[in-house]
Amino acid sequence: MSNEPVWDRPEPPSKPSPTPLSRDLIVGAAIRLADEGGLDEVSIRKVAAALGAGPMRLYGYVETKDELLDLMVDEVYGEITLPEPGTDWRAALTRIAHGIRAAAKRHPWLVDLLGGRPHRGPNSLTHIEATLATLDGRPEFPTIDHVLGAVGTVMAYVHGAVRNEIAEAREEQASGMTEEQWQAASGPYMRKVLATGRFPRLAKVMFEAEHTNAAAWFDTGLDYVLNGIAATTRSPGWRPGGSATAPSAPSTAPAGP
Amino acid sequence: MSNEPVWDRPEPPSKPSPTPLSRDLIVGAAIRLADEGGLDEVSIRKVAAALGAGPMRLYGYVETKDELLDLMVDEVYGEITLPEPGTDWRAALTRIAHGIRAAAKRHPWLVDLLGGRPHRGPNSLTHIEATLATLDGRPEFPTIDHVLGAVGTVMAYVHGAVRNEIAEAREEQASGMTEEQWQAASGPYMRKVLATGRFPRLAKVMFEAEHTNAAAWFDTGLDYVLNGIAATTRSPGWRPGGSATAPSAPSTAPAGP
DNA sequence: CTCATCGCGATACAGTGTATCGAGTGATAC
DNA sequence: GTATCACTCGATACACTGTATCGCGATGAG
Repeated sequence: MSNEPVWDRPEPPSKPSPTPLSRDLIVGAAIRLADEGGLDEVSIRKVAAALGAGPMRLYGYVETKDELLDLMVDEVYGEITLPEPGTDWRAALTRIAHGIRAAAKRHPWLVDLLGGRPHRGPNSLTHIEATLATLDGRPEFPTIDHVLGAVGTVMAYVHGAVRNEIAEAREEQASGMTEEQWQAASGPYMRKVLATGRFPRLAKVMFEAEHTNAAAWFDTGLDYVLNGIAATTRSPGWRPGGSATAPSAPSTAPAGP
Repeated sequence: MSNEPVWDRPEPPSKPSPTPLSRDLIVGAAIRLADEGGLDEVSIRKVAAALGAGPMRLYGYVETKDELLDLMVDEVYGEITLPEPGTDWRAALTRIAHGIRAAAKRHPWLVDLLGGRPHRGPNSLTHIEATLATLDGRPEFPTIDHVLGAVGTVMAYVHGAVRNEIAEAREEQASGMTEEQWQAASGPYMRKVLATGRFPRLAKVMFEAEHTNAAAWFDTGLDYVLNGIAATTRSPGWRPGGSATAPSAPSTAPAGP
């Protein structure tokens, strides 16, 4: 039965490459895959293959795929350099916002995960702790509610703006490589829609508006938000968390950042 | 070979229920499923089954699953009532923001889709056209760039805020039914983390901050943003899209809403 | 009545996350 | 040196997913 010479049989898989694995290695490989091919390049099988391991091996280091995604997000949070304490709060928040935007440009898949679920990894917690710290203790933000309101608002804006920006950039490079005009890339559909004349402002946006500098648009919105915070906190006696502009369905869900 | 009586054989599936299908019926069924069980209850097979049809039948009405998701989003945009023209711009934007938030509370899956890709359905387009219209022509917004900057900022905030709020509400009701304290719901992990003392502001947020009224927090942030827009546009000679607070990586991607 | 058309869904395929479990390895005990 | 144990790994399996293909069967036309 074993007449065949040993060298003809495939090497027993006893130890093909028992690379010592680790959570960090796994997360790193997953991030690399996601950076190259988007989030759906991140599957347990593909990450494992990228590490020369069987799929099931990963489950020794990671409970579930969602946990792996959480770890990826936390890793990216760790990349974001935080402003040193003592910086002017506007400058500090601006730096943080730019840091998040830059991270999302480096890792476009981040926007699919940002805000999708609460981030509680160590880097995420340090990040938000530092963000809160940039406002805490300043006279403009006397209570933690003031701090939370401002930080939550800026973060909400940043998340939404970055997500929109990345989504459009993605679609732009998906349909028609580097077409500079939105309508050209979007094909005849938008042209037909606009031709109906029922969307005059949309038409204006596409034909007249400035479409070249996403970073500047981001900063414009960020300035709006920061100006609003500065202006509002300047009003004496103002308190956050209780001033509803219009009645809205009450809810018991907390709205932390 | 055919000795068995006919009534013992299952009825030939000639015409079990050839319900006349339509895109609207499909989208409606998909929305119902998503409302009840979240987005991953929406699969081609399940939607088809809910309509008493075979899976492949749907592909006569819908090109791909992503298109179905787009149609769902557009349908929800159609539910959002728009302010009548002529309303004060702050009130109008506030109503629109509340409309989106209310829609997201009715259809929590919406936040997983909002901003994930550009929305170009008819309802989405009328929605944004109307939103632009609330600002277009006002003296505070002399150019379409001013309009776009303000609308884009408000939308970015709304998307981000709603997404964060829904994500937290989801997780709250997932882990520990109706636990009123974040830290209690999140189990011993957060308690341990906070016990290290390295996150004093986070601890303050969880122990001292107001956690009861998500709607009020949403309005607080919205007021920040609207105040910022009002304050900024009041400055003479200010122009949007070009004022970068700090240098940032330039980009060629447009940043429309 | 016959033929053609076409809508429908059964089947198939490649992929997913993950539970189970058997094999084989290393370390440990004598 | 040998025997045993524990444990790690990955092959296999299962229930799903989105979607391409294709053959059946009913329906409409002549």
